[in-house]
Amino acid sequence: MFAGRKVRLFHFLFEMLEDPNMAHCVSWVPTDAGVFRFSSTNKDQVAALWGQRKGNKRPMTYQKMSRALRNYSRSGEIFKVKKKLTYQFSRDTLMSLRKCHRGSL
DNA sequence: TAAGTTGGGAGAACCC
DNA sequence: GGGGTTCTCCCAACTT
Repeated sequence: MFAGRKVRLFHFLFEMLEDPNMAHCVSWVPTDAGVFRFSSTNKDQVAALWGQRKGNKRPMTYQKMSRALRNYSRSGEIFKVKKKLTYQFSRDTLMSLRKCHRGSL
């Protein structure tokens, strides 16, 4: 899935969310559609994986990854939820991600 | 107080 | 090479 070169951060995050093996790092919030939350202890693992995916020289951290996440708030793709380590995909972003995800299966 | 989390600005990398 | 977009990095403030 998303096996291209120009993988964007929210593509990668969606992959993590759809992977049951990554549920201990990041998972959907069952009570809110499109809302997901990072594990307080494993959030850096997700970031490290993202850094590897991009082939970064320096190790990625949650701090830096959340900075990129904040950029999505400006473009309206992902919004920050007023809870710790919690973000929300916009309806539109979620729809295109799901379409892309199903199409790549 | 310390640790963890969030936010801003500037610069680098990539694509047209 | 220029312009626009996305991502990375460092620093400071806020919350628990």
